[in-house]
Amino acid sequence: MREHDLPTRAAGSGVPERPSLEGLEERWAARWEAEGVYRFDRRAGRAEVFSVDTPPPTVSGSLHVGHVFSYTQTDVVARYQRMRGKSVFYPIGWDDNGLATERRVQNHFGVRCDPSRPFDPDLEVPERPGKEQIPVSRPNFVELCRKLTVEDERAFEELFRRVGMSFDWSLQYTTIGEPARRISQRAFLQLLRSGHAYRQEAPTLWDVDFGSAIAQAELVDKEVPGAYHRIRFDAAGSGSPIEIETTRPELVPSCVALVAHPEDPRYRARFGTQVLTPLFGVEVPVLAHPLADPDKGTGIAMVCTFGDLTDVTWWRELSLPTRTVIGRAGRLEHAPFGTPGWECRDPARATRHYAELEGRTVSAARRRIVELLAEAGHLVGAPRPITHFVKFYEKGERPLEIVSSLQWYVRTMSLRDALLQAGRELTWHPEFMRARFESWVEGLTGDWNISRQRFFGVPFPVWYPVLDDGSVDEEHPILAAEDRLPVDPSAEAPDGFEESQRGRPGGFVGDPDVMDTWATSSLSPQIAARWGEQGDLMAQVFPMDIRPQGHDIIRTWLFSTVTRSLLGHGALPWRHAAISGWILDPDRKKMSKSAGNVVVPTEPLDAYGSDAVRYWAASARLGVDTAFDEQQMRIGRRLAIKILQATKFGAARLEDASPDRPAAGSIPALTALDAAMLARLGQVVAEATGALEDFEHARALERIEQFFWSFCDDYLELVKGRAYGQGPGAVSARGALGLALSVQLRLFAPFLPFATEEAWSWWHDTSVHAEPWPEASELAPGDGARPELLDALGQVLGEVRRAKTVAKRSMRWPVDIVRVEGPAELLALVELGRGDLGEAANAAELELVATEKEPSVSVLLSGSSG
RNA sequence: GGGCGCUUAGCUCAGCUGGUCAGAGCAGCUCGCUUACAACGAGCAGGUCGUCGGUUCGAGUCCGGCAGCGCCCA
Repeated sequence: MREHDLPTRAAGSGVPERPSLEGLEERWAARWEAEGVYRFDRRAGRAEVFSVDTPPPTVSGSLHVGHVFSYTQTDVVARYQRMRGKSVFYPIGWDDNGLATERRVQNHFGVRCDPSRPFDPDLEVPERPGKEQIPVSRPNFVELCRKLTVEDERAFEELFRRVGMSFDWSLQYTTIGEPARRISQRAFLQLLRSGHAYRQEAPTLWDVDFGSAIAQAELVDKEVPGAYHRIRFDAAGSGSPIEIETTRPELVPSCVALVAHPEDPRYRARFGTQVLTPLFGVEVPVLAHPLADPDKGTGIAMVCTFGDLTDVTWWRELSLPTRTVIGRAGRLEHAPFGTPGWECRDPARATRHYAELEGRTVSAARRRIVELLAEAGHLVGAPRPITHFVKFYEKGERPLEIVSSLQWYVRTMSLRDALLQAGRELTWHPEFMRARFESWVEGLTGDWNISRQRFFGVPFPVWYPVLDDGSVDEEHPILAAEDRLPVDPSAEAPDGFEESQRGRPGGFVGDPDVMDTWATSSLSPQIAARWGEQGDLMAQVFPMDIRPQGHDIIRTWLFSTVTRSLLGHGALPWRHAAISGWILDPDRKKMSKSAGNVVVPTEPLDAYGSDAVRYWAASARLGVDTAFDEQQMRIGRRLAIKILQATKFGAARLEDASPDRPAAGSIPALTALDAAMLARLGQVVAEATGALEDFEHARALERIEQFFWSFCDDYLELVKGRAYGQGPGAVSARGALGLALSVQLRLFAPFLPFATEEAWSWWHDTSVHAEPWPEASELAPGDGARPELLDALGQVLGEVRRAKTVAKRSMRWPVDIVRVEGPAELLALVELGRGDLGEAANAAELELVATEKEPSVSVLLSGSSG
């Protein structure tokens, strides 16, 4: 039976005897999907659309409570906008391409990719990975990656459904899927044609273990032990020797200059003179550059090809030659001393020394050259151990090398001003996160390298001609035709060629690299909106309304998406950036796999339920790092149960009320108390709405919750007697109850979608999530309403409770007299609620005494002498 | 080195444009099965709002210095 065919229930009759949270997730998630509650409406105009550029989680990472945390915050906003009448474009994607998946596949199946091998259609991998990694072809490797990511995606989907994410699941995408590859390649070709992408041989940050280039955005500084080696360079002509200090003595053979600060009096006289590198006798100049730090070491540095990024700067700005010694494998390669570019005093001696180093790894070469330098008398003193910061790939375990290689780049340096301007036009939540973006853009040192020498990624849709002499013409790439996209140039021939011509003179070779994972995920808006492929979907949702994401990837994902959007569309990709905080463990330490403090989300979900976990997540403001807090989840659980209970009380009394929402003005003979409560609730609606408009979901939740507790503690107690009775007072009570519950369920719906839907279903046939967000105008009971009446009566009732508690009596204990003393104004208010107050307090008499003094309440309990 | 954020009851945190803002929940203590709620409810107690100085009739709330913690960039 479809949901639509369910028999219409009599209002109020659906209230269960024992409301419970158990099983709500499964039941309602399935119904929402079946009914398409969260389906995007393709007919809506852009003004009626609210579009979300949802972060595609890296599926090969394990499930983490952080996923629940930040995605819930976005879901609250999306649900709110949906109830506001927007058609919400809320896709979900999976970021499966990239290194994380490759590593996982290597470990999971015990394989490694060997691109030189042919595809094996019958490849079988063992159940358990063996000790030796099995080499597999690139197509086989990619197939294994897909196999694994499909499983991972299923686990993520299950989690997100369980947590109640209101994604439109029909809009799913993956960053390696065919549409993503096609769109990424098309966008790349567009950049190429517009001159915003180019290929160049340049110094490249290189991870030896991963065998790939990496980008500036993927750099991290790590503090590692090292040692200063003081090394003596003799003057080439007359003059005293110069001593330098370096942590990388193995780079002495690649030395191209010494550099000191222009103002440094120790070296000013030496600028322009030549010195000889020790062991190798290469003449190198002594030069001046402001980046040389006079306080570091001896104040003069050795410039190599390339020891660090400063070497690259000096190399570029001082037009220095290159003498490459470190290769992509992280070993010292052949250095032809004595040939052009490697001129030296005594080639035989240099070659003899270098033979001791050639073929060694960087660290082995370092140990050996220290010995050689010492033997030759060029090492001054003993190496001095230090700890210093060295650049690493964020996922790597060995310091990066800088090698020269051919890579694709996207121009970002020339875009800096436009990027800064874009950062100012974007609305940041919280505002201060803009500074992260600006300081990153201001600190950019080079264009964005988008080539990765990896396998599981989007290939560049490009081939290169092989010339008649067998060399590759890197300068004249053959671009794929757009209607052929996506292409895999390693498996397909370009138009006009046969596959048999691959690698042959007169033939072609495919670009061997794949795109950086950020180069594809930076297109998440275009991929989700099927840029250029689904008619006007792009126009309907782009630029998007909101990009939610963590602050740790401002420099990567946010930066790259803005860049691509500016270059490809000349516009910001979104209006708002909502930056969520990080999840910390209960001791406020960052959760990380290596620290072993990661909480698997299924644990708290099992223990407290989805609404409870959502409550914790939604209680945190944007941008604020938040500790995993089970206490907060307990509160959320209690709140969810309370919502069921309060609704049970109210809905069970609505037999004679319409399931339709009556506006406050249409409830006959509304009593002063009921009108006051509705007026107060109207204020809450206004505040919550304002907060949500500003993406302040935590504030909205707090206001709604605060009202709800006083509603339960005070209003429900005050109105109980009347609600059980008959007559006009009962009609007012039931009307107000029904309206107030309807409004509050709708207010809570974005935060606690399961409990509210359950409670709503007891007297409605619709989904609360498809209902309109409450308007304060629904609650305007007319001009006479006195919202402060609810507070006044609540306070008096509180005094009665206090008296009973102090006297250790039960709350039903009868009261002889409640005496309220205070100004006439207050007494008039209390008078308005006389009947309800007497009932709730179980008081025989209510005495109101006018006084100029501070208001006070005294309670005379039955049977007591005072 | 430059920048950002945080520092409020034992704990986790609210306190928006300065004047019932000194708050909430939890923990603690004391009670209570009352026809929505005992995997609950009621009540009590709890802090000179990091520190020094300034602006103001008045400052957790604005400005400046300092300290601690966290982070971003170089």
